Amino acid sequence: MKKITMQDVAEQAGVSPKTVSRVINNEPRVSESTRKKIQQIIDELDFQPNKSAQSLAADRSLLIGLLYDNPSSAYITNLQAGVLDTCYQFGYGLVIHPCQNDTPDLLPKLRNLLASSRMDGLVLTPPMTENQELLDFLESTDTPYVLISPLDDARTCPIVSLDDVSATKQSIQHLIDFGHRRIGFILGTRQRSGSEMRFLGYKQALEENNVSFDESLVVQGDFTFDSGVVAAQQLLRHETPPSAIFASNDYMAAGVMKAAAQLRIPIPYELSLCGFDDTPLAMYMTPTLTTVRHPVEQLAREAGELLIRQLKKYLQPFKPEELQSKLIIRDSTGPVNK
Amino acid sequence: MKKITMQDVAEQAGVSPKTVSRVINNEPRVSESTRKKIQQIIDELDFQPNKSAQSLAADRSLLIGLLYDNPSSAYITNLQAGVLDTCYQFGYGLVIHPCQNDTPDLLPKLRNLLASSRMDGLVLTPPMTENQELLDFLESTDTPYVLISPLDDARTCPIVSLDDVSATKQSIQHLIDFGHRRIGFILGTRQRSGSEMRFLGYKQALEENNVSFDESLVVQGDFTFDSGVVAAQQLLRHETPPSAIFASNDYMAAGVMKAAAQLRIPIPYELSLCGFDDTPLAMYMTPTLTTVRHPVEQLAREAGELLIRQLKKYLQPFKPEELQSKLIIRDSTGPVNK
DNA sequence: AACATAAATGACAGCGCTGTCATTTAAAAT
DNA sequence: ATTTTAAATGACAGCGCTGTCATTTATGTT
Repeated sequence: MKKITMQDVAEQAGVSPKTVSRVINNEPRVSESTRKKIQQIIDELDFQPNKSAQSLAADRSLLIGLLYDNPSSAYITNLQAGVLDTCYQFGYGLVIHPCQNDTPDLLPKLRNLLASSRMDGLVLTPPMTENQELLDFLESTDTPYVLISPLDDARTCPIVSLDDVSATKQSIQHLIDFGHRRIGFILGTRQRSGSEMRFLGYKQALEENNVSFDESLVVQGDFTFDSGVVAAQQLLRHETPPSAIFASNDYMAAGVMKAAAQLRIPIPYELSLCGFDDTPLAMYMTPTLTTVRHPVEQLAREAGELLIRQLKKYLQPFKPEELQSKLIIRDSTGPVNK
Repeated sequence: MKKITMQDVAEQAGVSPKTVSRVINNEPRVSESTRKKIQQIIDELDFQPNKSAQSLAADRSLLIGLLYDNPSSAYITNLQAGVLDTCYQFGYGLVIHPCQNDTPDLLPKLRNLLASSRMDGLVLTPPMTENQELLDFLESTDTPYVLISPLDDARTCPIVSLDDVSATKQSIQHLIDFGHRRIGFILGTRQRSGSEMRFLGYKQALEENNVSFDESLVVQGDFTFDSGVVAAQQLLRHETPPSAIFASNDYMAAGVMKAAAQLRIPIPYELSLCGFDDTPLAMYMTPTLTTVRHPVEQLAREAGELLIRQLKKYLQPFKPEELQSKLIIRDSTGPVNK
């Protein structure tokens, strides 16, 4: 069973290989009739263009890279699934590249990866999206890229975003609706725009509901479980402790749950708790966690499409659709206990 | 800044391109002196062979595929990290392919993937490792593959394994050492060799310690959280309930924890609990979960190496090293409460 | 020293596509 | 009908490697 080449298709169709190539690449300047005829033969023969030959001849790898620093593995697999989906659709391959944003050899490694895999473009996720040095490097090497990042109007490069501000507002509103007025807030790592956005959402929600902002109810975390434990201890030992806590991600929320268990504060009866991100974890905790779910896969799909449409000639550019995060109400939140 | 080709290296070194090619591919029949000289020039020029050209000329893609069905995302990312590591080392690329083992279009999809990406070989993980139809297909298309799978002496194909039997024995021994005699066991999905192995380990540990085997302490689960809840409820309502429970994975253990919380049975005081797999979850539960940690990344690294060494000429075949799972003792297990 | 043998190297074609540019064919304009 | 202009198609080289096989050089043998 020998391989079918473009030559074979061309012969069958009675045209030159170049015309077949045109059909495959969606080039214009092919008459509708020939296009249809050739397409039919391609289908019939189940012809798949040889990627290596395409890459070599056209000097593009048909590969895009996905860079991420391990936030959570569930997030990563969703991300991958989304980008893969797009890749598959457009005949691209995906090179995944886990990295550590804060190590000095990230750039050399990436440079090396780019040189050896010749990726046509990159999809970046936080925190790499905030790594200016990295972005500058990509600019300097003319590597196309798109960012997946919290909404931030300051950015001008290709980007797909989620609105963390309004997602957080929703959560806080949910707590306020339950009668909570003293709502603790655990910040994520500063310098991450996501953290700032969430904090902003918190403040806005309070303001809109005429709940006074109390600085002492805001404590710093760093997105880790342990920091959640510490932050919760601090909040819960407050002289007038909050009746609800919003943690800037689920891991910290899990930490809060641990701290609450240690202090024998039953959730949701004496303390309501909101997480952020809807990690699988959220379903497995006792009680299950009220949190915010992001359409990560869909977002990644859009990022991929944005990138690939930028890369391929003869394709319309892509206008990503606004995607919404969603509050998932579970058992960790309830009416305030007067 | 133009690209450096083999031609450039050859000229610099005063040899033919073919000789440079020989050096790059580790072929024999190159004198040590020329090899060294060429290697030096390669380093100097930072020459990276063009993968597309290599693939096209040699008719191999320099790509290997990783097939998995979503067991847990943490597992997947570890897996990927390991295989990537090997790929990187040998200049291979990795094509990830999440699949759903139980859907009928798995094979067509895979066939398509193979045709379009021309992967040189595959790494398979459970449950695909047990999908005979899939394996037959690979055999029939002469696609090299290796399995990552629980130890099972019946298999003859290339495989890297972990010994689930002895890992489980260790856990049960741990419980027995704490004085537990009535130990509940929650089975995983039948037909998964891992489940059988774990059950075997359980029975062996009991026997070795002269603890009688009580069939009523064994209940069926299916690796999901919910099945763990149900199984635990059944066990804990037993007329003489177990003082300890071993769940065949962490998700089910989490379910047990939930059931225990509902029944107000404090862990570990009135019930000890062992999980399996050391999902990140295990650290985040309250109490933290005693479980078994597998060297997944290392295992994946070995699988990759086993595969690649099989693919590349001029390489020694690889004899994987035996890897050991390890019991991680945390807060969910304790002395039996008499 | 002359030959046989093995090791090291090179010449050359070609892998399967696509870019460039020339050529043919159809449509529009006169 | 004839010329002008645009659309459709084709010829051909070459992307950067590697496989094959011929050739050169070193090594060993008598």
